[in-house]
Amino acid sequence: MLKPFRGTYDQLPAITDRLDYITGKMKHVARLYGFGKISTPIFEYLNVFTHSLGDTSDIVTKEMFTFEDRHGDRIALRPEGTAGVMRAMITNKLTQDLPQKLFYYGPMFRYERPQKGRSRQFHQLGTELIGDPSPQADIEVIAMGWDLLCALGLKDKVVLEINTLGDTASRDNYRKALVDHFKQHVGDLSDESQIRLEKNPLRILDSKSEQDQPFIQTAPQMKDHLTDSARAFFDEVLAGLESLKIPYKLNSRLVRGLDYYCHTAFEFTSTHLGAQGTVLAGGRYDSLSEIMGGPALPGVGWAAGLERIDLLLDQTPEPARPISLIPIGPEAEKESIKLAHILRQNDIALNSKNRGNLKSRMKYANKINSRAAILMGEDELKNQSVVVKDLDTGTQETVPLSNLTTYLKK
RNA sequence: GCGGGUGUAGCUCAGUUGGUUAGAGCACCAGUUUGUGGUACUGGGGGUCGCGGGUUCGAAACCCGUCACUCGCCCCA
Repeated sequence: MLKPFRGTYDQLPAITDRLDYITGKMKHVARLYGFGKISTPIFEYLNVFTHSLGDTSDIVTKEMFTFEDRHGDRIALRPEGTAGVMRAMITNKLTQDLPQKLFYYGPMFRYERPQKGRSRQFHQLGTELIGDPSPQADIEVIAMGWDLLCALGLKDKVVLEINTLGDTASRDNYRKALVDHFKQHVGDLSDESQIRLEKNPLRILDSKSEQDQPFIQTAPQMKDHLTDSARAFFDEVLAGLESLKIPYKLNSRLVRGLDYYCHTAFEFTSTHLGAQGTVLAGGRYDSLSEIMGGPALPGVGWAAGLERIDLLLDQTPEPARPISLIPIGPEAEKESIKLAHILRQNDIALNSKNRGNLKSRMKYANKINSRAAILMGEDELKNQSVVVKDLDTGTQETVPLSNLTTYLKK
């Protein structure tokens, strides 16, 4: 049995229709916000990701598909979208033309164990607002995510959780306080959290281990270590969300796995996705450009998992119903090819079976959910007309060929 | 990478303590109607029982391995 590589899957028409529906909504919402689409390559030099995501993140240390090309250059399939977009910003000197408002969608790759809502080739759509340091940018970007989820009818299935990671000074202070706190209990922490303490102490805060909970409860809070300006920034973001009536939940344990985040961190989560709660997540990343060797350049954005969104959709709209053309007899058969072409050139969707008797062609018309069947036989040919049968009501009418396009468009 | 569950037709599943050519419903194709679909009736095609070993006179069933899916951990969109 031929099978696709583990964690990958074929997108058959039924699925592409659903995913196109989602990206279609994204395009619409992005246009309302003045965001343009960018497409970057699905692979990059490895260091585009290792530099930007941080050497300790799981994505870099164990989840990337990497290979060497014929010249020995180290390549990686992209595990996320932001690093590539930022690289393109720098490459194309878009840093001279700010702000840049961009969105993208496409495949991403992570070498993980597949699960519900988690595969090795998956698809994300995301946005980046680069070059705007103001809290208004954060508000705009979060509002766009909210509007997308609303447009998809997911308003009641998601919850917005939000936190601040502060600026560099705040984060350094806080990290120090956290490490001091957890070091006192290091022997009692879960194995995983003992490793986190070395690599990324903030992540201990969202540990699910029961063993860690008592120490997380008593851990110092970010809000007590924020600088005044970081505090003011976050307050303004929250006030903006309130003025837009976007409901949110403060979550002081919400942190980011990737090094480049600062200030606002947010996630739209759902309880319908099994172990994977996150549908759409992002935050501010003011240091990313510099980490990658570019100029100082603030940015804020998010990414959403297409497959995860799809899991939340109850139904997607039915595609437009076609019309079927059914010739009867060899003469009509020849004529029908021409007629079909004319109708399609006149923007009428036509889909029919090319062989079989009348009955089997009618069955096909029914199967593909045609709204009408056009019957064309000897008599009709003689009279330059066709019979149009409405497949919902079963009624039929003789229509002259000269009126056919107009009749079908009514 | 770690632990649990599952794997029989395109789909949902039967298959009795191991015992003839492995079944059903739905779906598909054709006919009942040589110019009329959806309902009904009749017939037909379709299965390396995930894969590989082992036990046995005999394995879809029992044992081992492996792969895939799935639930959780980890991580993340």
